[in-house]
Amino acid sequence: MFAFKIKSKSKSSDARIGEFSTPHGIIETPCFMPVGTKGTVKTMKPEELKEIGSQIILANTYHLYLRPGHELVKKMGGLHKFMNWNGPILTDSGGFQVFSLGTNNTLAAKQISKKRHKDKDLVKITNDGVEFKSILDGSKHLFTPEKVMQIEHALGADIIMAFDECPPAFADRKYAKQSMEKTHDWALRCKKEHEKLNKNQKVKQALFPIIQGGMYDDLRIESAEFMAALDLPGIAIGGLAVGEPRETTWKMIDLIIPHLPKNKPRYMMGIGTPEDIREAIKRGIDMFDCVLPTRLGRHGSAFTSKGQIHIKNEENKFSKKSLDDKCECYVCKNYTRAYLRHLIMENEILGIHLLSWHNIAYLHDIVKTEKRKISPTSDF
RNA sequence: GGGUCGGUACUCAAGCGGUCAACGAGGGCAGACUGUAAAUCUGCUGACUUCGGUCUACGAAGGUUCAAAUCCUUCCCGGCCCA
Repeated sequence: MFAFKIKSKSKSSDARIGEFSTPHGIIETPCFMPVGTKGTVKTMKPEELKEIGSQIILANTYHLYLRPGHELVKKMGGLHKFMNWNGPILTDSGGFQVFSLGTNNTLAAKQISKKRHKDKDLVKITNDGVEFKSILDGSKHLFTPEKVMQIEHALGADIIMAFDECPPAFADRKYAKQSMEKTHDWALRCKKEHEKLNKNQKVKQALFPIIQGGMYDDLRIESAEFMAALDLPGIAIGGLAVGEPRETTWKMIDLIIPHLPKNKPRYMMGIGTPEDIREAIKRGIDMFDCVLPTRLGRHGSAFTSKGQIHIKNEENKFSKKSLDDKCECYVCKNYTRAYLRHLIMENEILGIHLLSWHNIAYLHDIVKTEKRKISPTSDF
Protein backbone atom coordinates (compact mmCIF):
# COMPACT_ATOMS: atom_id res chain seq x y z
CA MET A 1 0.00 0.00 0.00
CA PHE A 2 1.06 3.60 -0.73
CA ALA A 3 3.66 2.53 -3.23
CA PHE A 4 4.59 5.05 -5.88
CA LYS A 5 5.53 3.66 -9.25
CA ILE A 6 7.03 5.91 -11.87
CA LYS A 7 5.73 4.82 -15.26
CA SER A 8 7.61 7.23 -17.44
CA LYS A 9 9.72 10.34 -17.40
CA SER A 10 9.91 13.29 -19.70
CA LYS A 11 13.07 13.67 -21.73
CA SER A 12 12.83 17.43 -21.87
CA SER A 13 11.86 18.28 -18.30
CA ASP A 14 11.57 16.84 -14.80
CA ALA A 15 7.99 15.82 -15.45
CA ARG A 16 7.01 12.26 -14.73
CA ILE A 17 4.03 9.95 -14.83
CA GLY A 18 3.36 7.75 -11.87
CA GLU A 19 0.87 5.69 -9.93
CA PHE A 20 0.21 6.03 -6.26
CA SER A 21 -1.66 3.17 -4.58
CA THR A 22 -4.19 3.90 -1.87
CA PRO A 23 -6.82 1.75 -0.16
CA HIS A 24 -9.45 3.37 -2.36
CA GLY A 25 -7.68 3.00 -5.65
CA ILE A 26 -4.72 4.06 -7.68
CA ILE A 27 -4.03 7.71 -8.34
CA GLU A 28 -2.43 8.35 -11.67
CA THR A 29 -0.09 11.28 -11.50
CA PRO A 30 0.30 14.08 -12.28
CA CYS A 31 -3.06 14.71 -10.78
CA PHE A 32 -5.19 17.73 -10.04
CA MET A 33 -7.27 17.28 -6.90
CA PRO A 34 -10.46 19.32 -6.52
CA VAL A 35 -11.08 20.72 -3.08
CA GLY A 36 -14.14 19.72 -1.10
CA THR A 37 -13.43 21.42 2.19
CA LYS A 38 -16.58 20.45 4.01
CA GLY A 39 -16.87 17.03 2.49
CA THR A 40 -18.26 18.25 -0.78
CA VAL A 41 -16.67 19.72 -3.86
CA LYS A 42 -19.12 22.60 -3.95
CA THR A 43 -22.01 21.98 -6.36
CA MET A 44 -20.53 18.73 -7.68
CA LYS A 45 -21.89 15.26 -7.07
CA PRO A 46 -19.34 12.46 -6.66
CA GLU A 47 -20.49 10.71 -9.81
CA GLU A 48 -20.06 13.93 -11.75
CA LEU A 49 -16.52 14.27 -10.45
CA LYS A 50 -15.82 10.72 -11.55
CA GLU A 51 -17.25 11.52 -14.96
CA ILE A 52 -14.92 14.46 -15.52
CA GLY A 53 -11.91 12.53 -14.32
CA SER A 54 -11.34 13.55 -10.71
CA GLN A 55 -9.40 10.78 -9.04
CA ILE A 56 -8.98 12.09 -5.54
CA ILE A 57 -10.58 14.92 -3.65
CA LEU A 58 -9.64 16.96 -0.63
CA ALA A 59 -11.51 17.65 2.56
CA ASN A 60 -10.54 19.74 5.53
CA THR A 61 -9.87 18.72 9.09
CA TYR A 62 -10.64 22.12 10.54
CA HIS A 63 -14.07 22.44 8.95
CA LEU A 64 -15.19 18.86 9.46
CA TYR A 65 -14.00 18.89 13.05
CA LEU A 66 -16.16 21.94 13.76
CA ARG A 67 -19.09 20.60 11.80
CA PRO A 68 -20.43 18.01 11.78
CA GLY A 69 -17.60 16.75 13.99
CA HIS A 70 -15.13 13.99 13.23
CA GLU A 71 -16.77 11.62 15.71
CA LEU A 72 -20.03 11.94 13.83
CA VAL A 73 -18.27 11.24 10.53
CA LYS A 74 -16.63 8.21 12.09
CA LYS A 75 -19.96 6.93 13.39
CA MET A 76 -21.43 7.36 9.94
CA GLY A 77 -18.83 4.97 8.61
CA GLY A 78 -16.01 7.36 7.75
CA LEU A 79 -15.76 10.18 5.29
CA HIS A 80 -15.86 8.04 2.14
CA LYS A 81 -19.15 6.50 3.10
CA PHE A 82 -20.52 9.68 4.64
CA MET A 83 -20.08 11.68 1.45
CA ASN A 84 -20.62 8.81 -0.96
CA TRP A 85 -17.19 9.05 -2.55
CA ASN A 86 -15.46 5.72 -2.85
CA GLY A 87 -12.27 7.02 -4.44
CA PRO A 88 -9.22 8.28 -2.60
CA ILE A 89 -9.56 11.25 -0.26
CA LEU A 90 -6.92 13.55 1.17
CA THR A 91 -7.59 15.59 4.29
CA ASP A 92 -5.74 18.80 4.90
CA SER A 93 -4.68 19.32 8.46
CA GLY A 94 -6.05 22.74 9.28
CA GLY A 95 -2.59 24.27 9.05
CA PHE A 96 -3.74 26.50 6.27
CA GLN A 97 -6.54 27.82 8.47
CA VAL A 98 -3.95 28.88 10.98
CA PHE A 99 -2.68 31.04 8.16
CA SER A 100 -5.92 32.19 6.59
CA LEU A 101 -7.75 32.91 9.82
CA GLY A 102 -4.77 33.92 11.85
CA THR A 103 -3.97 37.44 10.85
CA ASN A 104 -5.60 40.20 8.95
CA ASN A 105 -2.28 41.00 7.30
CA THR A 106 -2.34 38.06 5.00
CA LEU A 107 -3.27 38.30 1.41
CA ALA A 108 -6.19 36.01 1.94
CA ALA A 109 -7.47 38.11 4.78
CA LYS A 110 -7.10 41.33 2.85
CA GLN A 111 -9.35 40.02 0.18
CA ILE A 112 -12.18 39.40 2.55
CA SER A 113 -14.21 42.32 3.68
CA LYS A 114 -12.76 44.10 6.69
CA LYS A 115 -16.10 43.84 8.45
CA ARG A 116 -15.59 40.16 8.76
CA HIS A 117 -12.14 40.62 10.19
CA LYS A 118 -12.96 42.65 13.25
CA ASP A 119 -12.11 39.63 15.30
CA LYS A 120 -8.41 39.44 14.55
CA ASP A 121 -7.54 37.04 17.28
CA LEU A 122 -9.14 33.93 15.92
CA VAL A 123 -5.87 32.08 16.17
CA LYS A 124 -3.09 31.90 18.73
CA ILE A 125 -0.03 29.83 17.91
CA THR A 126 2.00 28.23 20.68
CA ASN A 127 4.71 25.62 20.62
CA ASP A 128 2.29 22.97 21.72
CA GLY A 129 -0.25 23.72 19.03
CA VAL A 130 -2.82 26.24 17.95
CA GLU A 131 -5.61 27.73 19.96
CA PHE A 132 -8.37 29.06 17.81
CA LYS A 133 -11.88 30.39 17.99
CA SER A 134 -14.45 28.69 15.84
CA ILE A 135 -15.49 30.73 12.84
CA LEU A 136 -18.96 29.34 13.40
CA ASP A 137 -19.70 30.27 16.98
CA GLY A 138 -16.55 31.72 18.51
CA SER A 139 -16.04 28.72 20.77
CA LYS A 140 -12.45 27.96 21.74
CA HIS A 141 -10.55 24.90 20.54
CA LEU A 142 -7.02 23.56 20.68
CA PHE A 143 -5.32 21.78 17.82
CA THR A 144 -2.14 19.93 18.64
CA PRO A 145 -0.35 17.63 16.20
CA GLU A 146 -1.70 14.65 18.16
CA LYS A 147 -5.24 16.00 18.13
CA VAL A 148 -5.08 16.63 14.40
CA MET A 149 -3.91 13.07 13.79
CA GLN A 150 -6.78 11.74 15.88
CA ILE A 151 -9.26 13.79 13.87
CA GLU A 152 -7.76 12.79 10.54
CA HIS A 153 -7.82 9.16 11.57
CA ALA A 154 -11.44 9.44 12.59
CA LEU A 155 -12.28 10.97 9.22
CA GLY A 156 -10.42 8.14 7.52
CA ALA A 157 -8.93 9.76 4.43
CA ASP A 158 -6.36 7.83 2.42
CA ILE A 159 -3.81 10.59 2.63
CA ILE A 160 -3.62 12.77 5.70
CA MET A 161 -1.56 15.89 6.05
CA ALA A 162 0.70 16.69 8.96
CA PHE A 163 -0.19 19.71 11.03
CA ASP A 164 1.87 22.67 9.91
CA GLU A 165 2.04 26.40 10.12
CA CYS A 166 1.80 28.18 6.82
CA PRO A 167 3.48 31.56 7.27
CA PRO A 168 2.50 34.54 5.13
CA ALA A 169 4.57 35.23 2.02
CA PHE A 170 6.10 38.32 3.56
CA ALA A 171 7.12 36.61 6.83
CA ASP A 172 10.57 37.78 7.88
CA ARG A 173 13.39 35.32 8.23
CA LYS A 174 13.13 35.04 11.97
CA TYR A 175 9.44 34.28 11.83
CA ALA A 176 9.83 31.89 8.90
CA LYS A 177 12.57 30.01 10.74
CA GLN A 178 10.63 29.68 13.99
CA SER A 179 7.55 28.68 12.06
CA MET A 180 9.50 26.08 10.12
CA GLU A 181 11.08 24.62 13.23
CA LYS A 182 7.68 24.39 14.83
CA THR A 183 6.36 22.66 11.74
CA HIS A 184 9.27 20.21 11.90
CA ASP A 185 8.59 19.45 15.52
CA TRP A 186 4.91 19.04 14.81
CA ALA A 187 5.70 16.71 11.89
CA LEU A 188 7.65 14.44 14.23
CA ARG A 189 4.78 14.45 16.69
CA CYS A 190 2.29 13.79 13.92
CA LYS A 191 4.35 10.87 12.69
CA LYS A 192 4.56 9.35 16.13
CA GLU A 193 0.84 9.71 16.82
CA HIS A 194 -0.06 8.56 13.33
CA GLU A 195 2.02 5.38 13.61
CA LYS A 196 0.37 4.58 16.88
CA LEU A 197 -3.12 5.08 15.44
CA ASN A 198 -2.38 3.43 12.11
CA LYS A 199 -1.22 0.24 13.81
CA ASN A 200 -4.71 -0.43 15.11
CA GLN A 201 -6.53 0.38 11.90
CA LYS A 202 -7.65 -2.11 9.30
CA VAL A 203 -7.61 0.45 6.53
CA LYS A 204 -4.28 2.22 6.56
CA GLN A 205 -3.68 5.88 5.95
CA ALA A 206 -0.65 7.66 4.55
CA LEU A 207 0.79 10.67 6.32
CA PHE A 208 2.41 13.39 4.22
CA PRO A 209 4.61 15.99 5.90
CA ILE A 210 4.64 19.57 4.65
CA ILE A 211 7.77 21.49 3.75
CA GLN A 212 7.81 25.11 4.87
CA GLY A 213 10.58 27.68 5.22
CA GLY A 214 8.99 30.83 3.85
CA MET A 215 10.76 32.41 0.91
CA TYR A 216 14.26 31.70 2.25
CA ASP A 217 16.49 29.42 0.21
CA ASP A 218 18.39 27.81 3.03
CA LEU A 219 15.29 27.32 5.15
CA ARG A 220 13.46 25.72 2.27
CA ILE A 221 16.33 23.29 1.67
CA GLU A 222 16.61 22.55 5.37
CA SER A 223 12.91 21.86 5.55
CA ALA A 224 12.95 19.68 2.44
CA GLU A 225 15.77 17.58 3.86
CA PHE A 226 14.11 17.32 7.23
CA MET A 227 10.80 16.17 5.80
CA ALA A 228 12.46 13.79 3.34
CA ALA A 229 14.27 12.14 6.23
CA LEU A 230 10.96 11.30 7.90
CA ASP A 231 10.59 8.67 5.21
CA LEU A 232 6.82 8.97 4.83
CA PRO A 233 4.97 7.80 1.68
CA GLY A 234 4.82 11.24 0.12
CA ILE A 235 5.93 14.83 0.66
CA ALA A 236 4.04 18.06 0.34
CA ILE A 237 5.34 21.53 -0.33
CA GLY A 238 3.35 24.16 1.50
CA GLY A 239 3.51 27.87 2.04
CA LEU A 240 3.75 28.75 -1.64
CA ALA A 241 1.32 30.64 -3.84
CA VAL A 242 0.35 32.65 -0.81
CA GLY A 243 0.93 36.06 -2.37
CA GLU A 244 4.59 35.99 -3.37
CA PRO A 245 5.64 36.78 -6.94
CA ARG A 246 5.48 33.76 -9.21
CA GLU A 247 9.22 33.78 -9.91
CA THR A 248 9.77 33.28 -6.21
CA THR A 249 7.35 30.38 -6.14
CA TRP A 250 9.19 28.53 -8.89
CA LYS A 251 12.56 29.45 -7.51
CA MET A 252 11.56 27.77 -4.25
CA ILE A 253 10.27 24.71 -6.06
CA ASP A 254 13.43 24.41 -8.16
CA LEU A 255 15.45 24.67 -5.00
CA ILE A 256 13.53 21.99 -3.16
CA ILE A 257 13.09 19.34 -5.84
CA PRO A 258 16.70 18.02 -5.81
CA HIS A 259 16.35 17.35 -2.09
CA LEU A 260 13.26 15.21 -2.42
CA PRO A 261 13.21 11.46 -2.85
CA LYS A 262 12.63 10.57 -6.48
CA ASN A 263 10.42 7.62 -5.76
CA LYS A 264 7.76 9.39 -3.75
CA PRO A 265 4.90 11.59 -4.83
CA ARG A 266 5.41 15.33 -4.50
CA TYR A 267 2.39 17.36 -3.66
CA MET A 268 2.47 21.11 -4.19
CA MET A 269 -0.31 22.54 -2.10
CA GLY A 270 -2.74 25.14 -3.27
CA ILE A 271 -2.15 25.67 -6.96
CA GLY A 272 -3.66 26.39 -9.50
CA THR A 273 -4.22 28.17 -12.51
CA PRO A 274 -3.68 26.39 -15.82
CA GLU A 275 -0.29 28.10 -16.08
CA ASP A 276 0.74 27.10 -12.56
CA ILE A 277 -0.23 23.51 -13.22
CA ARG A 278 1.87 23.33 -16.36
CA GLU A 279 4.83 24.85 -14.55
CA ALA A 280 4.45 22.49 -11.62
CA ILE A 281 4.25 19.37 -13.75
CA LYS A 282 7.33 20.40 -15.70
CA ARG A 283 9.24 20.61 -12.45
CA GLY A 284 8.32 17.14 -11.32
CA ILE A 285 5.31 17.88 -9.13
CA ASP A 286 2.91 14.96 -9.04
CA MET A 287 -0.09 16.26 -7.17
CA PHE A 288 -1.73 19.63 -6.63
CA ASP A 289 -5.02 20.96 -5.42
CA CYS A 290 -6.79 24.26 -5.66
CA VAL A 291 -10.08 25.88 -4.79
CA LEU A 292 -9.83 28.07 -7.85
CA PRO A 293 -11.95 26.11 -10.34
CA THR A 294 -14.90 25.84 -7.99
CA ARG A 295 -14.56 29.30 -6.52
CA LEU A 296 -14.20 30.92 -9.93
CA GLY A 297 -17.20 28.93 -11.04
CA ARG A 298 -19.28 30.27 -8.19
CA HIS A 299 -18.02 33.75 -8.94
CA GLY A 300 -18.97 33.58 -12.58
CA SER A 301 -15.53 33.02 -14.11
CA ALA A 302 -14.30 30.28 -16.38
CA PHE A 303 -10.94 29.03 -17.59
CA THR A 304 -10.55 29.10 -21.32
CA SER A 305 -7.67 28.51 -23.69
CA LYS A 306 -7.64 32.28 -24.19
CA GLY A 307 -7.45 33.02 -20.48
CA GLN A 308 -9.96 33.49 -17.75
CA ILE A 309 -13.29 35.02 -18.69
CA HIS A 310 -16.12 36.62 -16.77
CA ILE A 311 -19.26 35.06 -18.11
CA LYS A 312 -21.28 38.07 -16.88
CA ASN A 313 -19.48 40.36 -19.30
CA GLU A 314 -21.87 41.94 -21.72
CA GLU A 315 -19.99 40.57 -24.73
CA ASN A 316 -21.38 37.15 -23.83
CA LYS A 317 -25.00 38.30 -23.86
CA PHE A 318 -25.80 37.04 -27.33
CA SER A 319 -22.94 34.59 -27.63
CA LYS A 320 -23.76 31.22 -29.12
CA LYS A 321 -20.22 30.06 -28.44
CA SER A 322 -19.27 27.57 -25.75
CA LEU A 323 -17.03 28.66 -22.91
CA ASP A 324 -14.06 27.30 -24.78
CA ASP A 325 -14.16 26.06 -28.32
CA LYS A 326 -11.40 23.55 -27.70
CA CYS A 327 -12.96 22.09 -24.55
CA GLU A 328 -14.91 18.90 -24.86
CA CYS A 329 -16.54 18.86 -21.46
CA TYR A 330 -20.25 18.32 -21.01
CA VAL A 331 -20.83 22.01 -20.41
CA CYS A 332 -18.98 23.13 -23.49
CA LYS A 333 -20.71 20.53 -25.62
CA ASN A 334 -24.18 21.55 -24.52
CA TYR A 335 -24.42 25.15 -23.36
CA THR A 336 -23.92 28.55 -24.91
CA ARG A 337 -22.24 31.44 -23.18
CA ALA A 338 -25.48 33.36 -23.51
CA TYR A 339 -27.34 30.74 -21.49
CA LEU A 340 -24.61 30.39 -18.88
CA ARG A 341 -24.52 34.18 -18.57
CA HIS A 342 -28.24 34.24 -18.09
CA LEU A 343 -28.04 31.63 -15.33
CA ILE A 344 -25.30 33.51 -13.50
CA MET A 345 -27.03 36.87 -13.93
CA GLU A 346 -30.20 35.39 -12.50
CA ASN A 347 -28.36 33.71 -9.67
CA GLU A 348 -29.62 30.33 -10.75
CA ILE A 349 -27.90 27.43 -9.02
CA LEU A 350 -27.36 25.58 -12.28
CA GLY A 351 -25.06 28.38 -13.41
CA ILE A 352 -22.49 27.93 -10.66
CA HIS A 353 -22.74 24.19 -11.04
CA LEU A 354 -22.03 24.23 -14.76
CA LEU A 355 -19.16 26.70 -14.43
CA SER A 356 -17.61 24.67 -11.60
CA TRP A 357 -18.00 21.58 -13.76
CA HIS A 358 -16.27 23.15 -16.71
CA ASN A 359 -13.46 24.64 -14.62
CA ILE A 360 -12.57 21.35 -12.95
CA ALA A 361 -12.85 19.47 -16.24
CA TYR A 362 -10.67 22.09 -17.85
CA LEU A 363 -7.89 21.60 -15.30
CA HIS A 364 -8.07 17.84 -15.64
CA ASP A 365 -7.75 18.38 -19.33
CA ILE A 366 -4.67 20.53 -18.89
CA VAL A 367 -3.09 17.72 -16.90
CA LYS A 368 -4.03 15.19 -19.55
CA THR A 369 -2.39 17.30 -22.22
CA GLU A 370 0.75 17.66 -20.16
CA LYS A 371 0.86 13.90 -19.62
CA ARG A 372 0.80 13.33 -23.36
CA LYS A 373 3.85 15.53 -23.62
CA ILE A 374 5.67 13.42 -21.05
CA SER A 375 4.87 10.17 -22.77
CA PRO A 376 3.20 10.57 -26.16
CA THR A 377 2.74 6.85 -26.59
CA SER A 378 0.82 6.29 -23.38
CA ASP A 379 -2.90 5.96 -23.69
CA PHE A 380 -4.85 8.20 -21.37
C1' G B 1 -65.02 72.29 -9.64
C1' G B 2 -62.92 72.51 -4.28
C1' G B 3 -59.36 70.49 -0.88
C1' U B 4 -55.06 67.77 -0.02
C1' C B 5 -50.55 65.00 -0.78
C1' G B 6 -46.96 64.17 -4.25
C1' G B 7 -43.76 64.46 -9.10
C1' U B 8 -35.64 63.53 -7.53
C1' A B 9 -30.71 59.89 -11.92
C1' C B 10 -32.39 53.06 -15.31
C1' U B 11 -36.01 51.65 -10.97
C1' C B 12 -37.40 52.33 -5.91
C1' A B 13 -36.28 56.03 -2.56
C1' A B 14 -33.64 59.95 0.94
C1' G B 15 -32.69 65.11 0.91
C1' C B 16 -36.33 70.10 2.16
C1' G B 17 -31.70 77.38 1.33
C1' G B 18 -25.09 76.71 0.78
C1' U B 19 -20.86 71.08 2.87
C1' C B 20 -25.67 68.18 -3.53
C1' A B 21 -24.02 65.54 -9.44
C1' A B 22 -27.46 64.68 -4.96
C1' C B 23 -27.76 59.26 1.11
C1' G B 24 -29.38 54.24 0.65
C1' A B 25 -31.26 49.86 -1.95
C1' G B 26 -32.07 47.36 -6.44
C1' G B 27 -30.57 46.96 -11.42
C1' G B 28 -26.43 47.59 -14.84
C1' C B 29 -20.96 47.76 -16.11
C1' A B 30 -16.11 46.12 -14.89
C1' G B 31 -12.40 43.78 -11.75
C1' A B 32 -10.32 40.42 -7.93
C1' C B 33 -10.10 35.36 -6.41
C1' U B 34 -4.46 29.79 -5.99
C1' G B 35 -3.84 23.60 0.87
C1' U B 36 -12.33 27.70 0.73
C1' A B 37 -14.85 32.38 7.30
C1' A B 38 -15.62 33.07 -0.39
C1' A B 39 -23.03 31.45 -4.74
C1' U B 40 -17.91 36.23 -1.92
C1' C B 41 -15.49 40.86 -2.14
C1' U B 42 -14.01 45.62 -4.57
C1' G B 43 -14.65 49.75 -7.94
C1' C B 44 -17.72 52.47 -11.32
C1' U B 45 -22.77 53.80 -12.69
C1' G B 46 -25.57 62.43 -15.71
C1' A B 47 -22.21 64.11 -19.95
C1' C B 48 -17.31 65.55 -21.30
C1' U B 49 -12.35 65.37 -19.36
C1' U B 50 -5.17 66.53 -20.26
C1' C B 51 -8.64 63.11 -14.08
C1' G B 52 -7.35 69.04 -11.84
C1' G B 53 -11.84 70.06 -13.29
C1' U B 54 -15.81 71.86 -16.91
C1' C B 55 -20.84 71.68 -18.27
C1' U B 56 -26.11 70.11 -17.89
C1' A B 57 -29.38 68.60 -14.11
C1' C B 58 -34.15 67.08 -8.98
C1' G B 59 -42.14 67.68 -13.70
C1' A B 60 -42.27 72.85 -16.81
C1' A B 61 -41.79 78.11 -16.98
C1' G B 62 -40.91 82.38 -14.35
C1' G B 63 -39.37 84.75 -9.66
C1' U B 64 -36.91 85.73 -4.61
C1' U B 65 -31.71 85.22 -2.95
C1' C B 66 -24.75 86.34 -2.91
C1' A B 67 -26.56 81.07 -3.26
C1' A B 68 -32.50 76.89 -4.86
C1' A B 69 -33.70 69.86 -5.63
C1' U B 70 -34.93 72.74 -1.26
C1' C B 71 -38.68 79.27 -0.67
C1' C B 72 -42.71 81.97 -3.86
C1' U B 73 -46.11 82.20 -8.38
C1' U B 74 -48.41 79.97 -12.47
C1' C B 75 -48.94 75.78 -15.39
C1' C B 76 -48.70 70.34 -16.53
C1' C B 77 -49.16 65.31 -14.60
C1' G B 78 -50.57 61.58 -10.70
C1' G B 79 -52.86 59.65 -5.88
C1' C B 80 -56.58 60.34 -2.24
C1' C B 81 -60.91 63.04 -0.08
C1' C B 82 -65.24 66.22 -0.82
C1' A B 83 -68.90 68.06 -4.39
